[in-house]
Amino acid sequence: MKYPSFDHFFMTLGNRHRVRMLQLLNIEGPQSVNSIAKALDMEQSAVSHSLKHLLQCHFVTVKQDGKERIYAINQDTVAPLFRQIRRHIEKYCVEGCEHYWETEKEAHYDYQR
Amino acid sequence: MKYPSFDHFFMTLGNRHRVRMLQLLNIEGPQSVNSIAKALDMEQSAVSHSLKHLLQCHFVTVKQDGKERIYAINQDTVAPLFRQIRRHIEKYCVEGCEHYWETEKEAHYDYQR
DNA sequence: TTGTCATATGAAATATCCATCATTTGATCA
DNA sequence: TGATCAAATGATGGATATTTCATATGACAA
Repeated sequence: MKYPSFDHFFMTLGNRHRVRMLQLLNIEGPQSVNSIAKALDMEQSAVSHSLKHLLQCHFVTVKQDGKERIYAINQDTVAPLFRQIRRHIEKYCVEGCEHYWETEKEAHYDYQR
Repeated sequence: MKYPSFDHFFMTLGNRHRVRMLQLLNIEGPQSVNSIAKALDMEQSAVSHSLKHLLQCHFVTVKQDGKERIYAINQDTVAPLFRQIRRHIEKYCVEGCEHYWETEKEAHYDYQR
C-alpha cells in the first residue's frame, strides 16, 4: 500500500511564479500560455514549464482551443488552500514579520485582495 | 503598503523533512529537538535548521524547559492546510498519479492516517 | 503539402536549497 | 566559576530546481 506525499504538492505551490500564475488565472479567468506570459512578464517556455508542474498536481486544467491551449485554475481546491494560508498569515504573521512582505508592484496578483 | 507572499509559506511546507516533523508533532505531541531528531533519524543540526523555518512561518511554537526547548505544532492552521491538501490529493490525484506516491515506510508520519 | 502561430520539450547554465561538520551560545547544577 | 548537556549558528560542498535558448511538435489555414 502506498500513500501520497504532501510535500510535493506544497513544493509546487512554493514558487513565486507559479503562485502568481494561479492568482492571475483566478482573477482574470482562463487564458492561453502567451497571455499568461505577457501578463506576468515571463518567457513563454518558463510559463510552459511551470504550467506542467501545476498540471501534474492538478492545480490547473487545460483545454485545446484552436492553436491555443487555455489553462484554468482548479478553483475547487486551490482557492481554499490560498484562503487558509491567507488566514494563517493574517493571524500570525502580520506583526514582526516584515521580511516576509513584498511590495505592491510585485504582489499585483495577490489573491482576493 | 505591503502584502504577504504566499509562496514563502508554501515553500516551507514543500519539504519532506519539515512535513514529517509537523506530522510527528501532531501525532506524538510537543517535544524537544533531540527527541525529534531521534524519532525521524535526523541530525540534531538538521532538525534545528528546519525548525527555524517552521518557526519563522509560525507553523510551530517553542517554549524553554530547562536545557531543552519544546516545540509544538500550530494545530490551528497547519491541520486545516494538511486536511485541504489531503482532500485535493484524494479527489484529483489518486488514479494515474502513481509516481507521486511513496512507500509505507517513508510515509510513516503521514498526517491523520 | 507548406507556412505560420502557439506551445512543449531538452539540455546546458545558473541559481537556490539542503546536509553536514565544526563551533558557539545558553541553561543548569555542582 | 567550570563542567555538562541541549540547541543554535555559520560555512561550505553537493544536490536540486529554475531559467534560458534552441529546437521540435501540433493545429490550422491557404
